[in-house]
Amino acid sequence: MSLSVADEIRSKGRRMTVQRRLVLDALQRARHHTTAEEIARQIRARHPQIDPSTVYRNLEALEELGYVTHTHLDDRVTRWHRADVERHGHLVCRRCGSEQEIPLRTLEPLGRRLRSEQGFRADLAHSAIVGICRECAP
Amino acid sequence: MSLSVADEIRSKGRRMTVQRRLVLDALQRARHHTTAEEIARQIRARHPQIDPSTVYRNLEALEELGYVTHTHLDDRVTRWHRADVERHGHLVCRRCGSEQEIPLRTLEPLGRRLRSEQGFRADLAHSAIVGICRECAP
DNA sequence: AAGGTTATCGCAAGTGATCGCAATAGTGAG
DNA sequence: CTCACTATTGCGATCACTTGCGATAACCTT
Repeated sequence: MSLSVADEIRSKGRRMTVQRRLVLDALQRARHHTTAEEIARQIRARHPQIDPSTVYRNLEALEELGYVTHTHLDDRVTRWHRADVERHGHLVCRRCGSEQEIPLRTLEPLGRRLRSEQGFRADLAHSAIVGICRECAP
Repeated sequence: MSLSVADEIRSKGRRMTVQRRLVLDALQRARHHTTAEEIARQIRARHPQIDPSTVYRNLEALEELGYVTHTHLDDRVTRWHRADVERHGHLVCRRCGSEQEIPLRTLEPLGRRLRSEQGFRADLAHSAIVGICRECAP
């Protein structure tokens, strides 16, 4: 399985380096949203010579290649995950910071509307929806 | 008008400083979304001793006080504007970077749904919706 | 197995935004 | 007007990346 990913990558004119493999493996291990910093930390525990910027560049490259995606919650760090995990939306509370996942199905009617009215193909899982959660409501 | 703002601010236990006034004025002049950097640049042209961090902190304070709001367009930049301008949503294309405004009305059905199903009061104007625009669609 | 092309890497420096902290200055009370 | 209180400021450091660049090493060809 891992072998075929390497071949796919090569067939697109990119290269399979040990650094890229390590980033891919770290994403595989992390079941959900991780941060670039966390991935870098894990990799550098065993391979201290690998630079954080290499991790950032690989995440970007792997995203271009279609293996990973990123999401923005409401803080300033980017969350990364494998592209094949089930996509879902996020609600984050601006008061208490709590976050909850919601099925993409809930967001689909809006997606269809933007598609038909504006010709815009929205990626509604890309950014969290911020607001006030039930517990924090006045 | 500015005078009463100062009094309002004071009545909430905050202070009206020259720095705060300058940020307020800059937002008044900018009719639409500006960036903190642009505001800082304008202010520092005349008052070089005012630190950019002061501008950032004042935007935050003025947001807490209800005079300004911010919106996230693409992944990284924050746009600031007076709280009394008409709110609207944004669609931004991840391919070409184009952005278009859409009436909040379009997003309202989703807002109502999140409210009734999750008790979540979404601020759908806060983050742009990213996706692929009509022109860039494959 | 060797060689050439060039994607990728490590390092150092840069960017926009945020934070900790001591010094400063609005503000209400007297 | 003076004073004490504390919100706010400027500065330096830090965060979360991003970028430029020369060196390295995948990869394809022969």
